[in-house]
Amino acid sequence: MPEITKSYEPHDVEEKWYAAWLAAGAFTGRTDDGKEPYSIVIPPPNVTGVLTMGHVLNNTIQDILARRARLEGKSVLWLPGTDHAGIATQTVVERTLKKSGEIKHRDDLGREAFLARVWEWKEKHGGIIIQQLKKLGCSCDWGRERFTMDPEYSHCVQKVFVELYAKGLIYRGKRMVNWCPVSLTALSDEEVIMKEQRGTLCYFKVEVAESPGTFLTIATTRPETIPGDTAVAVNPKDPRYAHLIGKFVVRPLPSELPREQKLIPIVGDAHVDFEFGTGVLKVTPAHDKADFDIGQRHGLAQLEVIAADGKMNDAAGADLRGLDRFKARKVAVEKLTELGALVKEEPYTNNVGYSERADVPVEPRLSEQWFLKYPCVEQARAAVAGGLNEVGRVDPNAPSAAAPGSEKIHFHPERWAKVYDHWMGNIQDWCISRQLWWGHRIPVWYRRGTRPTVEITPTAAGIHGPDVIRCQIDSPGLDWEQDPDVLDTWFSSWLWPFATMGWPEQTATLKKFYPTATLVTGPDIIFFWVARMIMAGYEFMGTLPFKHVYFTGIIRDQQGRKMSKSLGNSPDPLDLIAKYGADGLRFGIISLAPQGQDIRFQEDRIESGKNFCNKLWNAARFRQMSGEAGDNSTPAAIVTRLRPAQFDADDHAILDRLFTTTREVDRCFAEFEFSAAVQALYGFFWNDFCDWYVEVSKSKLQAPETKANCLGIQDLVLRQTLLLLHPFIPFITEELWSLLGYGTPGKFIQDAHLDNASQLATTSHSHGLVLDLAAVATVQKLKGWVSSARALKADHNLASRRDVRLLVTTGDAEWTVLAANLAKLARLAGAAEIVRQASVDGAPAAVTQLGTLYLDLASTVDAGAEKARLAKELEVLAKHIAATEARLGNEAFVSKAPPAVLAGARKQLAEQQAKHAELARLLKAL
RNA sequence: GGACCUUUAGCUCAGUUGGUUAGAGCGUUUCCUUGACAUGGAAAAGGUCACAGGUUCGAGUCCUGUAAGGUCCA
Repeated sequence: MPEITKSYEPHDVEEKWYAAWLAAGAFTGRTDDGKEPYSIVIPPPNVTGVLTMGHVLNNTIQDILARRARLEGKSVLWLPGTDHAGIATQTVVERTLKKSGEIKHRDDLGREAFLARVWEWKEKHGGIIIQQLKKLGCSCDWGRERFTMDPEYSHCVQKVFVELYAKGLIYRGKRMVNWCPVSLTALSDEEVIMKEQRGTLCYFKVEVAESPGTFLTIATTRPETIPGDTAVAVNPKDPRYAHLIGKFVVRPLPSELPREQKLIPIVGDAHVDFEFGTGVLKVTPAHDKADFDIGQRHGLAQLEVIAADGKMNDAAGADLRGLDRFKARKVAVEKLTELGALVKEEPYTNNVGYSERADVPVEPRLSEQWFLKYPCVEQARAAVAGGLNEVGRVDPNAPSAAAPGSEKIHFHPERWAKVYDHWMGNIQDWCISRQLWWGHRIPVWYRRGTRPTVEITPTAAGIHGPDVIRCQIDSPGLDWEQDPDVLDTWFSSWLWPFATMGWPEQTATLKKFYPTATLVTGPDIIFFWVARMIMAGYEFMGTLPFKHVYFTGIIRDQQGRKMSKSLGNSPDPLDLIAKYGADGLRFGIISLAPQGQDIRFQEDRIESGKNFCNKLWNAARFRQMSGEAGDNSTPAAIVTRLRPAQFDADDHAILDRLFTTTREVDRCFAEFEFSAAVQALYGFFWNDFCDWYVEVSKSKLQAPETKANCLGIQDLVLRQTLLLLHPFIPFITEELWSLLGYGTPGKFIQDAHLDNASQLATTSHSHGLVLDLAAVATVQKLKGWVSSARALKADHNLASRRDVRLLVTTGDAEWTVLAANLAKLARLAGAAEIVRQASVDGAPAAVTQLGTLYLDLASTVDAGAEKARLAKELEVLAKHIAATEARLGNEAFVSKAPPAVLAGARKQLAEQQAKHAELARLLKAL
């Protein structure tokens, strides 16, 4: 067996084991092994993206779940893949081609040539993020990797469109949509980010046509749209204006138009807010969603004044024509001033929708788009546990074998269920068409030259007849042309959990691994993706797509800002891996990511992950140097080697802590508390095992009669700890598993079984190992004694070297405990010897639960400083005693507190008083 | 306007059904290369748990309100 080196060097170890895992097919999801399935589908990253800290967190958690499931003996499939990310990818490629001067617009290449370039780009950059995930150690089944533009996947998308169309859920119509003037495409509501914006509220007046000299004042943030106004609206209950309803006003712009062409009606609409501005609303049905709705209610004309690219069109008039919409806003104000129509301007802050990708204000615009009425809304809404619509709470005691199809999806943290429920309750039809080329083209065909511009619903299509319009995957023939639009990217990703598994074929993969166990994603895509996947799951598979959804926090920088490329505040995960190792990065990021909260990134936590790996490495090294390995193949084999009758308190205590830590980690997995699991393992391994048990081992290993037990206990602890840690830090645990010979040659650590707390206890009991729980308390006292001795030495400026004589005055029972551990205590406290005496005078002393201990320095001690030290300690103790006495003196406390609490308080008081008496005696003796 | 989250040590955060003297990592101070580890060991300093009420024998924890910061939806 090779010797373990002095420090852990991750690079070669990671390369070696990842290659070995791949070569052995260790990550392949098996459909034929008869084991319980456990599956996860990756949230597919943008195919041309690079790894971010968000990906690191998200995928580390998925890997943790997958690897733990393997250790629990499940058949695991973690299915990876990438997303074509329509608008993002197309924008990047288009920008690059423009920058290089090759094209001015994608039309210069044409659809097919342009798409060829996008595919070229994808081939070149598409593998990067996958390679990065491998560096991180992700145990995905790469043989099943999918891309949303794979031919089979495309087929699924189109099949789904055709089916939903046939069901009457898809229609085309001219609607008010969110239009991105940069990307020149429609966006869904979810792709619009509301941002607060400081602007100006412009007040202008219009004359009432029937009453010359009577003016209405209107407030607007968008004066450039005045030429598109086709009415003004007031609330019919507003006494200021109600009498004017039915009359007309004269719109001020365009100024060159004759008055009679600018007469627009005053309509009464209950949606007008009395309070906003002057209570008079200008109505621009072609450029505002709310105005569009008013227009529909009153049959108003829709007058477009802004073109697709955000520039004013001819209808906007001579003054504004051709100007960008923001420039036009300024010019419109100038024009109103000239006309004497401007009343005033005041600063105003409002919310403006921005395009998520292009980061420019979206322009509400009428255009012809395809929409989907969501399927299975009610079913999907009811499926999530904890939603507001749920009748009462789920009774945890109720039998879980509920009716088929009634199984719940659990969100972690649960509060996201409310957000989900709220969105599902106010769901709007989904605008699924995009005026892009990169994506799944809409499978609707028009007979050449007859593309209908009216509404298309399945019924209307029936009217037009199959001779004019058809919805089908393949072209009906040469004289048919396909709708030029592509589908929203999310219209492909909502099928991800089953389309990646071979659907619509009933493949072995789909049969075994659908539905998936857990989805791990960010709450920012709860509407984009999670909700839609749930609806698709019910619609196409008849059941939920996953049972649990774990929402990660968002990774922020030290200032609390989101990490982003443009801010440059995101470290490159590959740099971090190079610096701290993949395991260090994984351990670090998990340790600072509590459930449900955003994370402020701190590189020093990653460093501490690396340091933990080194600690683990060296503890294993110590074990290897301490003695030959025995049979470590199973926990039972190790327990069989032990002689529990010869155990001392430390042996019992460390195994007790191993068991309770195992139980704590079990609990953490059940409750998705990964950072708590990591903290429990860190504390156990570093403090209980390394700082104490390994240190006491150094004495035990010197004595032949304790050596074998000690080594066996170290093996039991290390073996179980490696298994518990493996999901978090797979590389180093695999390496140590191999170096310490805990596995079967030719097998990986994942082939071993991780015993949970009760399995471990059962194994131990059946082999005669019963832990003495009183030993834990004894070890606590010993630790306290050692700490007191060390502190006493430090107080007197003594180095922690082993050159001090410690004296002890104590009772027989306490001395028995000390005497049984003298060699260990001397080593830990740094004492040349520990001697019991009847009494000690004038030496620096500390009171412990195992008696009073003294430094043998009576002759050199500074009595004044010593008195001050003891007096200070007495003062603190007196306060505690007073508090405890007050509690016990309270009749209500004594009569109402539980007996255990009461007994605890009495015991505490007795101990405090005894300590106080001893300290007082020491002080007096000085 | 509605909903949700956060507020605990210098910094970043734990603190599970209310119960002894509120914890960790990093940072700070002092000491130590002793045969697993200086990526380490030992000791120490540092907190009126945002604020105000309430419930309770007992509140960092439960309830109400206030303030500040953040997120989502309209």
